[in-house]
This record gives sequence, C-alpha cells and structure tokens, in this order.
Amino acid sequence: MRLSAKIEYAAIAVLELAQHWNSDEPVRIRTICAAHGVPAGFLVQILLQLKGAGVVTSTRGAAGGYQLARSPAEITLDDVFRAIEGPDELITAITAARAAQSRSVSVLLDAWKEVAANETDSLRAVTFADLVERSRVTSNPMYYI
Amino acid sequence: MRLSAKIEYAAIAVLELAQHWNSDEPVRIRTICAAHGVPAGFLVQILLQLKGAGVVTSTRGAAGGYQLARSPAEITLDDVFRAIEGPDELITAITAARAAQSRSVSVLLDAWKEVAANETDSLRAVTFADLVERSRVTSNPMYYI
DNA sequence: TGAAAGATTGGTAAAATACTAAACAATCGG
DNA sequence: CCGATTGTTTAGTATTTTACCAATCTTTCA
Repeated sequence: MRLSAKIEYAAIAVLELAQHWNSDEPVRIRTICAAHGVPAGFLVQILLQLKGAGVVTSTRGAAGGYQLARSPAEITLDDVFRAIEGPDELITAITAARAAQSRSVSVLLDAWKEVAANETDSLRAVTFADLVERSRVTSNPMYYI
Repeated sequence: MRLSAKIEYAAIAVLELAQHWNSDEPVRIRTICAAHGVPAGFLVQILLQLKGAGVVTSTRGAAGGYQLARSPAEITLDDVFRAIEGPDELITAITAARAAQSRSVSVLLDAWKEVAANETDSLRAVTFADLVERSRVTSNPMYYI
C-alpha cells in the first residue's frame, strides 16, 4: 500500500468538500490550500482529475469553486483512488506476461489479484460521509458552520 | 495496489525456490533467470534484499545458490512485500503530518491505516506453500522433480 | 589453483513524481 | 460592459524512483 502525495491531497480535498456539502456555495481552491497547506498549483491538477472522474463539479467565475458531484455517502476512498490512479488492472504486468508460460506464475497472478480485490473492497467500505461523521462525534473544539 | 517490477520478480523468485524446497541443492540465479526471464543483474539485488530480510539464505562458491530460509508454509506474500518495500509505516506521510492540525485529517489518517492493515492481512493469508500446492493440484503437463 | 558461484559497488537511462508558471476562459458585481 | 475573480489548459522542470548493467571482489569446491 503505497500512497502518492497526489492521492493523499485528493482525499484531503474531497474530505474538505464533504464537510461543505450542506452549503450551496462552492469551495475555492485557495480555501483548501489555506486549510491544509496543499500546494495550490498541484491541487488544480488534482481537482481537474477528480472532476474528470465525476467525483466533483466546478463553478467558474467569481464566487466559483468546487463541490462534490454527489452525496458524501456515495463517495468512497476507492473513488478517489481510481480517479487519481486509474483502473486497478495491468498492475501485475510482469507476472501476467509470464503466467501463460508457467503454471506456478499463473497461480501467483491469481493470488495478487485476490489481494488487489480485497484492497478495493476495503477502500469501498469507507465513504466520506463516514469520515465526516467520525470527525464530528469525536470531541472536537473546532466547528464548521 | 501498485506492484513494482521488483516485487513481482521477488515473488516469482521465492516461488521458484519454494518449489525446490525439498531439494538440498541451492538454486542458482541463472536457473531462475532462465526459467522466468528475470533480468540477471536485477535479480542479484533482489535476492540480496530478500537475504537481508531473512527470507532466503545463500551459499557461496561453486555449486552455490539460494534457498529459502524457512519452510514455504512460513513465508507469505507479505514477507516478500516487506522485504522489498520496507515497513508499512510512513506511507501516509502527508496526511500524518497534517493530522495533528486537523481533526478531520486525523480521521482520514485512521482510515488509510485501516486499509493498509487490511492489505497486510490479505498478504499474510497467502503462503508460498499454498501457491506450490495450488500449482500442483491444477492440471499441469509440466513437472518439477 | 582455477573455475564457478554469490557479494558489493557504482553507475545510468528512462520514467514517474511533485510540483511551478503562464496564458486563457468564464462568470458576476457594479 | 468592465474588470476582478475564479476555474481551465498547456507547458515545462527539478527531483526522485525505477529498473536495470557492468565490473570487481570474495568465497567455495574440485
């Protein structure tokens, strides 16, 4: 389980948007950067990718910004992961290429696939509504509206 | 779940050694390369790393080579993973650094850790004895002594 | 002693990562 | 309609990681 900075920032950004889900006003990139110290230029790319994957929507112009494309309950860590990393496939490229030649390597390939499937399951198990809820129930001196 | 070529080769090599577990003779690098098309120079490094992690042992000199350090039943995919990638920690470096400042990010950190723990569990669930066994029970026209 | 194996060191080309910068386009308040 | 404010797009780049190769050294056994 290796997380790139890009994915970590993406999750932080989506979580921030999830906390503003009740508000109608879109959240500006600048706001997210200020809140979590994410490099602004980098976040631009990340949000564009999330938008391309249908996770967030954007509003242009003054008073513009980003919002979640759907309810936080319908967005999982897996959605963010796939938006940034692309599909789960072709990751075991070397093993897959040799599986046809060797019975034992093909068994190994199946094992890797099983592990990957498990990972997807546990990423799907976590919604951003969960995360928002968890951060509320624990004692927290800070409020958002 | 991203697998580097290094990890894939490592797993293939360990599996090859697992299949020779009954034999007393160590397996040469050249043999593994010939069997699975692993780049020889690269495999040298990989086996050294596996040796450093205590997964394999080596015998120098003529008729030397590599062997598993313990029974295939006691070696899991997780062992290979950790040997190559290092410990599971500090992978969520960015999120971890910001967790102290923000309640919500700290909740996110916990979620990432949970996913990582699940991955470790499923990697630990697969032993190389399992893999050898699976490759035997399925119909296979090729034999290894 | 000399061939055959691993051990160690040092490199390196290519790709990925983690950004930065700048010009562009859309929106809205006045 | 103007201009400030926001997102959009494209291009570039420094750094790091990846995936190796090569050469030299050390150990072992016949």
